[in-house]
Amino acid sequence: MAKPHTQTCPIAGFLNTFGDAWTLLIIREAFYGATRFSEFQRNTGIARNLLTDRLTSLVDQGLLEREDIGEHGTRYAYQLTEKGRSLVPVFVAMVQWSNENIYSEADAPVHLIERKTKKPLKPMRPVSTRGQELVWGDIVAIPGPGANRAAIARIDASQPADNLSWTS
Amino acid sequence: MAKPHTQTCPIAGFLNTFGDAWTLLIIREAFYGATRFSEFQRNTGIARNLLTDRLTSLVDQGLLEREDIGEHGTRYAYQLTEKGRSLVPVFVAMVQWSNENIYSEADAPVHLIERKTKKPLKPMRPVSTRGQELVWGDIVAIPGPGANRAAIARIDASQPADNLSWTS
DNA sequence: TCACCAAGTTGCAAAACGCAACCAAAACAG
DNA sequence: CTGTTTTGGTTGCGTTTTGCAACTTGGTGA
Repeated sequence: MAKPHTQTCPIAGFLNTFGDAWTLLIIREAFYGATRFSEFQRNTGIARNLLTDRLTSLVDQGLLEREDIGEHGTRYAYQLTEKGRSLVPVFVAMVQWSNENIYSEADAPVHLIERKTKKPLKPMRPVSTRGQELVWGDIVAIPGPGANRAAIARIDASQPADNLSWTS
Repeated sequence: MAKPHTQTCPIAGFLNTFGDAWTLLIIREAFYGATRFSEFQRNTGIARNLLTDRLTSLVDQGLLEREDIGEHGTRYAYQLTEKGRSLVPVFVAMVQWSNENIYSEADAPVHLIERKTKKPLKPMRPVSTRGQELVWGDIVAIPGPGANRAAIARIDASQPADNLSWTS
């Protein structure tokens, strides 16, 4: 990015890693099983120099692992780490949102199904501890332990938290 | 973006709208309650010309609505549409991922809690129709009705679907 | 030996970004 | 009723990032 976000904020933090046109497409390929430089390149259409940058950055951040599989020749395998695999909920939520909002009713290009039953996944929705589905109105953002003055100001400015304090 | 993605893919489609450093920060502000140009500008730190671009684009795409509230003076309110509010699952999934993976254990800058009980939300995970939590290995991507030849090739290339067909 | 492949690197033009300055319409202050 | 603010922009311009093609390096296979 031109200038990384400095705000203490989960979304800003997320964007510092994924806020560009290609990184999540590389993650998609990794989920779909791609491991090789040329595979990522072919399947996404990204320019080679950018792919080099992004792969390096993803490895540096611990989302991918680069393994030398070149007993014979120049060959590397890029694999999702546990941290990388933990993006599944975000990935699925994005796919479902796009299927519901970009493509018309039954025109989704890709469906995610349960391997065992071959049925589509349930649409992901935020739920309470007791499993109750929640809409945005049921949810409040409150400053957490790591919030600095700026973050607290930003959050409270728009969501006057009436004596809410975070309890684990 | 320099060149929008042309792949028929939910992630590529998502990135065509949100694959930049600022758009999701604007959506964050909208969720937190911001409505005014200057409010978005102050709370995100985005440059004014870029904010103009992004707001116009979000309105064009039906994610925000611009209402003229200028009975007196130049005043507009940007509000999330229903389509915009439907980003909640993606938004929550991102916040939870960042809280779990960027910040150390109890250092999250923001927590999302249920308004009524003041308890944190349950971590969002993909689940089967029967409510079973799934990891990536339990999930398969298959071409949907809207997949073109390229999309099918891309998906099948890495995930040899053994006679999987999509059933609603 | 010669062609080929994987995984990059390099150079360069075009696009996007970031910043500060400017602008217009309406309200507000004195 | 004149000068100053406020809001919501637009314009210019230098810096960064993209996108694309060409080149490189190490190893393989025929």
